[in-house]
Amino acid sequence: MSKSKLTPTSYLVLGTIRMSGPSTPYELKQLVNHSIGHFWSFPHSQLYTEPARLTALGLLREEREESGRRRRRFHLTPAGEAALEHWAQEPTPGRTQAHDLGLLKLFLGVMTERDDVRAFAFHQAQDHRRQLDEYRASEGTLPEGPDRASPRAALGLGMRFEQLAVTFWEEVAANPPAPVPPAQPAAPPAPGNA
Amino acid sequence: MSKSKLTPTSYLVLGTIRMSGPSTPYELKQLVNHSIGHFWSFPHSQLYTEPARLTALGLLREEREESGRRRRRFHLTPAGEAALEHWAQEPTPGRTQAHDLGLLKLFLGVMTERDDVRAFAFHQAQDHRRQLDEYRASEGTLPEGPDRASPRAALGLGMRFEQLAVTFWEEVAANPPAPVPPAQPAAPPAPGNA
DNA sequence: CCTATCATGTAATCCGTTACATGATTAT
DNA sequence: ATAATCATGTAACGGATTACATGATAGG
Repeated sequence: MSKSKLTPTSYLVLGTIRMSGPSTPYELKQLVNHSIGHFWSFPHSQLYTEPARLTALGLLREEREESGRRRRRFHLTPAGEAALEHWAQEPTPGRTQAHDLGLLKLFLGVMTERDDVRAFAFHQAQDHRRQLDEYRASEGTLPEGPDRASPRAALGLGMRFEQLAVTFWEEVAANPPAPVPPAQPAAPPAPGNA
Repeated sequence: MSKSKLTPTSYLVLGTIRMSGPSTPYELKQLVNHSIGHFWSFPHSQLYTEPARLTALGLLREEREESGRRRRRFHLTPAGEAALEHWAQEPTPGRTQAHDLGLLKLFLGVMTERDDVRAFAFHQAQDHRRQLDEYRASEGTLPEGPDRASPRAALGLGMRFEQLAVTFWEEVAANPPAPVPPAQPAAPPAPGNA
């Protein structure tokens, strides 16, 4: 039995197809990029390979277009729907992962001058302002039916987060923490090396 | 020699050693788990294998303990310090990635009943409240020198985020969006595509 | 001393990323 | 028509996760 575990990518594909109907990988890519992909990026190659895996597991069914590009269009099978429902009801393990390289830099204290930290934080705030604007733009393009309330809610959290990030980095810029000094004054090179 | 690119994990290891001095993988694990690991988890095996890679690249130097467990203790080399400084000054690409399975579930609208959504959101809020408490606790254990201002600042963002998440999920619980109905798999809406 | 448990370390697998390859559409 | 560009798809590599293996410490 193929007991390959389903990943978040799997559920993204299954759930998106459930929501939007039978889709080609490219359509998935479009849908994802303009919504949840803003804060959870899925490389487009995943959206081509993952449906194939899910088809092998019997959770999707594939249909080839006859004309033109002969695209693969993937349909949700009853087993796929069941997998989604099962996932919906099982516990949600793991904590929120917030991966941000800028935050990592700040955390590690790698900036060596206070002014560097200030300039860096200013730049980060700018970036997040841009991202916030993008969210607002994409909010305007969402279809308006009540059946799109969940995507809207998720996008809302994204916007809140960006607003928070802007505020955070602005405060850091206004009052930059002192850089972290190295624990060791100067590490000597390894013996027998230049 | 160095063909492989440095990953966030690499900089985490380099930066942590720079901050805390020569460390064993287990010490890295402890340091990371109680700080940034709260919102950017690094499996402990990474903290054993990554230093080996960095040593091969000449960015760390390894010393074996003679007694007992013969632990490996890794020291930052001048090349490692240079790598960190270079990273500090180069641009910070990519957007903040916020990965949250609960949010994914909400986004995909997989809950089939409004009450399910409500209960789910309530549970999520609870989880984030717990996480917020953990942050506060770990804040208390941080050393107090001004040289630890950066870790504190980063942790501060983590706490803000959790507070935001609590508020968000409470609002969802108070006013749950309608579940997303499955799209009709009967016929694709645009048959004559191009 | 013996056993249970936790600290420490490693091996193998698989997903995700990067990079490239091919075919279709559009503009001129 | 033909070249340029974009859509579409695949292959290969490497890092991250899972699971297991070994050694040390504590307690009875």
